[in-house]
Amino acid sequence: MKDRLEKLVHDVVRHLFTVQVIVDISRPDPQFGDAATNVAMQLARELKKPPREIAEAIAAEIEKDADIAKVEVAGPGFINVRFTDVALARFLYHSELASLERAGETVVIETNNPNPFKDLHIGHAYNCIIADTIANLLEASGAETHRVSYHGDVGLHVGRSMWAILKFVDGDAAKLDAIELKDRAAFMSKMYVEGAKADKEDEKAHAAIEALVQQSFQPDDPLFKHVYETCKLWSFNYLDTIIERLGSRLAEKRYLESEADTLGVKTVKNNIDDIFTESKGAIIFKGEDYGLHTRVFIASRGTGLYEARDLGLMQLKQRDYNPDKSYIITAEEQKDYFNVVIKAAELAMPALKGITENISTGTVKLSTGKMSSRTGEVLNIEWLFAQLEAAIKARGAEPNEAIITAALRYAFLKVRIGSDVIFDINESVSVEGNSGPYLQYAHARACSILAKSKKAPKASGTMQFDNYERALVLKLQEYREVTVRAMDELLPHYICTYLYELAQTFNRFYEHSRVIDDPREQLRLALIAHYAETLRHGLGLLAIPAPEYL
RNA sequence: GCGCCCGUAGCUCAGCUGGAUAGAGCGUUGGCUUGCGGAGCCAAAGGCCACAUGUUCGAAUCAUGUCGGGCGUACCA
Repeated sequence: MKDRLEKLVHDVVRHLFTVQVIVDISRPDPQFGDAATNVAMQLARELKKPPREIAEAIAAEIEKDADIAKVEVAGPGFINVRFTDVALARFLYHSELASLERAGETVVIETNNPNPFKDLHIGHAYNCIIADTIANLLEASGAETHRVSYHGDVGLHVGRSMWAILKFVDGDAAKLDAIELKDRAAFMSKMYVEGAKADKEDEKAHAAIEALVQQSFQPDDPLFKHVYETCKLWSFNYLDTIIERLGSRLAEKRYLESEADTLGVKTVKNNIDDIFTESKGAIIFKGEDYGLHTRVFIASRGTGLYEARDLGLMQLKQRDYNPDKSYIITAEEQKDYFNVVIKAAELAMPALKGITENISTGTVKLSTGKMSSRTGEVLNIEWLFAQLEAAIKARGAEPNEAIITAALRYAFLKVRIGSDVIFDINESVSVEGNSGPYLQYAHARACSILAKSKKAPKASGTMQFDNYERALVLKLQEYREVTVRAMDELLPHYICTYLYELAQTFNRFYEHSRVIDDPREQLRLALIAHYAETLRHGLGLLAIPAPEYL
């Protein structure tokens, strides 16, 4: 509908004034009409005519179109358009929910990157949900989308954990078998804390941990290797269960820092003097030459750092997928870091220029003062799930996975990516207001009406809409452009905002419109069916479950 | 110091590719209700869109500066 009007106005302007314009069609306040354009004001200067005069001329022409019921010139020169009901009704049949702007592209996206051996916190959940949803948007826009993950399986944190675990095992790896599945995450978390504490406080332990860090790169001790592999697997299995609880999809491939390291270090070493330089025993990239920070890629002790590993990872992705774009979603404090790495990569591997893109997010904070202000407090993910369950119980409902997923995902996704999320647990599970559970309810209610009616939805082409029906149809029509925008900018919050507005529009309609046993039953059922389908599709993009019954 | 991000209603946020009286939710106050899922609907109160200057027919939106907050800035990831 919008596309059609855009083209119509464009053609009319070209015909009347022999100039080209970029036509912008906006959705004005309903009192003005269904669509509006400001082309007359844009053209006023160029044509040296009063904007209203131009608007009148354009209005007179487009009014002839069969789909347009009324055209008005208003204010300084806006052209307000009202479509015919017949044209709007046609939309109910011919709506396309999918869009394929990225057809033919191949993209890779890191959808979850927690390190094994450590526990998961709220920030991991946030990153995982944002990345998963961006992946959905990429996929929905037609891209061949590969979800991958990347994990730190070597380094200091591994040394710390392994020190404590090996101490626990005390030479007998069978001791690990006694730890039940449900206790493993807590066990691992405890071991890390213990190792980290010893590393800082105990000289002897510190030295031992140093050795274990080296071991993590080149495991040659059989006991170390066995325990390491066992616990790493525990971590990944646990991670998978959490990802599923978050409603996200698992990655199809897991990359490890150990494999990226070798390749990355080699790349850096091959480019010493032209791109990288030696300084104080380390190998660095002088980002300052490009207005960026200077960063160390290979430490003076000779081991590759995160920077070098990322260069390796880029090549692994290239080898496996040969993507057009590769997305990495991180918290904003890594933004400058990635600018440096991406610049270095571009110089060292010119073929990869423009492929990797870092999308940076804000951080999650709890709204309840006590918890959020406690500095250094890590909000464990199990704790978070427990809080959500408790909050649902507190409002007198029975918690289930669908509601928990909806509450969490929606709370994270409704805020524009980049700004911080102040997470209010009670608000997120509330069924009143702008929340995931509210939209689930809205969907279930629509399904319930459809199920209850004995008639079939049917929108007749000649039907006239009443005001509430019309407002709903108009809002439904907006869905396509909203999703296109969300996919284009990779910003899921547009969808959240829209779905909530849609539900509000529906409620207004429903409040005033009897459906069952009304003469307009079939038409209204058609609107409701369309509404339910739109909600389901939109929630689907956000990976929020939309059950028919709650 | 330098760089990046942010500052919209009491709180949490949309709006930012410049357009008509700046919108939601929560909270507050008042109304609607024998009805299809009222978890709703209607209404009121609440804003110098941090401040200043500039560009423009037109600025919350763009530019510059100021103030306030966050983050980054060589061997963590």
